[in-house]
Amino acid sequence: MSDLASRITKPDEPAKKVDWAESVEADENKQQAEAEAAAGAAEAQVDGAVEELGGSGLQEPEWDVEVSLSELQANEATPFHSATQWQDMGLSEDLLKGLLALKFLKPSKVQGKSLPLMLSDPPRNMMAQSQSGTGKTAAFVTAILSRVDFTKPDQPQALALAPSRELARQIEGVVNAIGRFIEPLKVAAAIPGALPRDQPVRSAVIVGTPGTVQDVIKRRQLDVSQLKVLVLDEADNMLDQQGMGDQCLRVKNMLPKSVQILLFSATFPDKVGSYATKFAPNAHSLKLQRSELTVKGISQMFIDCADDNIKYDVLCKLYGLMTIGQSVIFVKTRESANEIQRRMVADGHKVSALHAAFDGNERDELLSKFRQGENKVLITTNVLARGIDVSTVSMVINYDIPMKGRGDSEPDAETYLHRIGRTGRFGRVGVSISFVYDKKSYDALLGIANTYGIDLVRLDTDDWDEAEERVKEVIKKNRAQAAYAPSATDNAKAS
DNA sequence: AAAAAAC
Repeated sequence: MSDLASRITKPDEPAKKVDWAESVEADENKQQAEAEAAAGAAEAQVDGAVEELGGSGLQEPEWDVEVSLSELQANEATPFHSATQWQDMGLSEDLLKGLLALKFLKPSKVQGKSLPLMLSDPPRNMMAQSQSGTGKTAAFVTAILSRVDFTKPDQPQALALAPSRELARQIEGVVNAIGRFIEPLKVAAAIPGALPRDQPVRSAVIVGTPGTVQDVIKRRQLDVSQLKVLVLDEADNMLDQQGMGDQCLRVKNMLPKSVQILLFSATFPDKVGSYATKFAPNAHSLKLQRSELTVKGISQMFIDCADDNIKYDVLCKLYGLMTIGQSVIFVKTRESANEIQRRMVADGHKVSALHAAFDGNERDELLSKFRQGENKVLITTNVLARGIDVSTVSMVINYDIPMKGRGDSEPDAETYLHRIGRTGRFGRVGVSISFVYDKKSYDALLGIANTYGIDLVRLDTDDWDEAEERVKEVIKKNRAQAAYAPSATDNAKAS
């Protein structure tokens, strides 16, 4: 055991914690063997996918679908089954063509389960939970494009809200990608600085952030009288956040009472459950068990950095691995994002930083450069923790473990899950490495691991060869699988 | 106390 490892089990620490650390170490050999076996299995799976072409390659758990008794008794026409083909969903030919052109040959599980529910008549609210990178955006975008009447292309009919500018822009791109064959399709981004002032919005679909959307409705720039659908992406975050929860509610209250409300997220913590139920009453609900939330393709690891000063050195040692694919480094504050970026650049590394202190155009440009692979390493805050889809991201680093509550008293398990979900998208694999550097961060990571039943692999700062080998392994698997895992966002950027 | 989100 290295010096660093001995720090992790110092005697004043609770027994439970020691058990965890030791069991992780004891499992190392076993896990290595299993990893090798899994690598073989993954390759076989890829081969299978080649033959089957059309399977998404996703291994998703069974759903816990809540269906009321009266609905079960209704009749068979009520689509409480999972559709297995796009052709079963009554989509327009243009929409079908758009999906197939994106290589979305068959619906993923969340798409197959949620779309028949969202498109049922009369419309009913929906609360849908599915792991990161399983195609939630394409699911609600398809629902939106299916509900909109394109004989009235200037009339606002569907509104999607997201918690960050970047995510709103990304959804806008997916609407354009899936709706590529719909003519005329008009989409507007209601985010700061993107709409001409005092001009009416003449688009059937609007994607935006809550503050700007509230503003344009109040100014009567956006006519919501014919709005049919309201989507909250990252709904738990939108409703939980003080400020944003209010804004979302105010927006909803300005819309017609008949509007169909669709809530999507990978996480719906109990805390927001009752508020979400009030926000979208009588909703169809797709839920996951807590233990089903982890994405199997993401290898989750941690490094004991011993203390805060060593974190930066460890980060620089990982730089070579970060640039094999692309990487996102999450830190707590904007200021530390700036500072670490400056330092790494001074030390000869190419790293960019993105957070909400930059102005809108700069933010758009930074993310666009990252999507195009011009920048391989991006250091950021929680602004990019949720929803952002860059298929080539193979590594996520939690430089700071996400915390929440007064005085950062609690681990933020939801944010952890969303952050690592920036890799391993749609059947791909990825790596996450979390930095532990004191008792508090150690306890926090332990808490998160226990919450989801995660097996974390410990990387030794004395053995970088092993770290390198593990990371290269997953990236190799990723390449093999990449061709069979489509991405609407990749396509959006290309067009 | 921080991140995000409005003018």
